[in-house]
Amino acid sequence: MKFAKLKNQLDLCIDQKNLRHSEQRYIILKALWEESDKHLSAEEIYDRVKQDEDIGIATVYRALKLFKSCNICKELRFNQNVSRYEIKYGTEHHDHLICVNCGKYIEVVDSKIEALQEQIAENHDFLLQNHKMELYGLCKKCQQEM
Amino acid sequence: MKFAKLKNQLDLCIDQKNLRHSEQRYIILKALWEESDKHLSAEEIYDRVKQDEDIGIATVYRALKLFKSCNICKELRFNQNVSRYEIKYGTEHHDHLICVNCGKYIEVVDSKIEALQEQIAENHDFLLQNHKMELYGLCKKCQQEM
DNA sequence: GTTGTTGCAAAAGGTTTGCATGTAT
DNA sequence: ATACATGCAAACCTTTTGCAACAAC
Repeated sequence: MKFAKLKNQLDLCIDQKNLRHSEQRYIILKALWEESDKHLSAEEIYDRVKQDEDIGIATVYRALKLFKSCNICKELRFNQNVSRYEIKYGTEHHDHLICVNCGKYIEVVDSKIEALQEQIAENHDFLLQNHKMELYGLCKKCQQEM
Repeated sequence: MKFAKLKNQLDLCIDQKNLRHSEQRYIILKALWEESDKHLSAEEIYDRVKQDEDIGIATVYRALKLFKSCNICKELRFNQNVSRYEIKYGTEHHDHLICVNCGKYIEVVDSKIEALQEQIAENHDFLLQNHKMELYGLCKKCQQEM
């Protein structure tokens, strides 16, 4: 997804709520977008953006809260300590392989699993509407570092 | 599950680790067990146990950490703020079929799915630690009522 | 000019830890 | 007697909030 499209989404939302278009929000959104293959935490976003600009951690949290309310990003909790954030791209993507250490994630699509899920629901007379599957573990890099 | 069985599980684990059998641990375990249809937080457990006995919140946290390491309970995070704990009965139960209307849930264990999950992790050089699969839909009863 | 936004520092809220005391073995 | 376990309070860590200065409209 192009950043311009994401920015546009944010601008729309800001207009709708009658808020102001601030440079900081764009910077924070861009950081999230640039590292969208990871799930950055607020702290990690802060570390990225404070280098170039003078942005406080409070602003990062406030921007993330705004993005959530705009449905631009989503808050996740893999381990007990830190919230991580991901950009919500258009459609839902249900299946993830997630590194519990660095937050890296890989989307997984496996038709055999999808079929089995359907089967399981059917066996219990459930009408399946949606699903979520998350596999937690250590990615290769984090395994080596430990 | 009878409390005696749970207590026994704890005793075994305590022996294995060469720790001491303390009354506080049993009291905390019992509180968790008595409210096992809820997911209590550390604070809620503390509120329950401090009435009868003089137990500190630190002891509750320490006991919960022990229980986790004994595989007797599991830490969950539904909302962003508080950890909640549930007793792990016997086998692992990661997979749920959840009715989006009435909240009913069924535990699902499917070895074919488990095997596929392992396979997927392996394909991506992940060391799998845990997983969560939730299938959302309408249960039979809610389908009929609609 | 008005009102939302920011950075800072202080506070909040949940969890952990240091320490002297207590207790199971 | 020797660790381990405890309660208390302080520390810790992430997140939120109050406030005066600032910036967008």
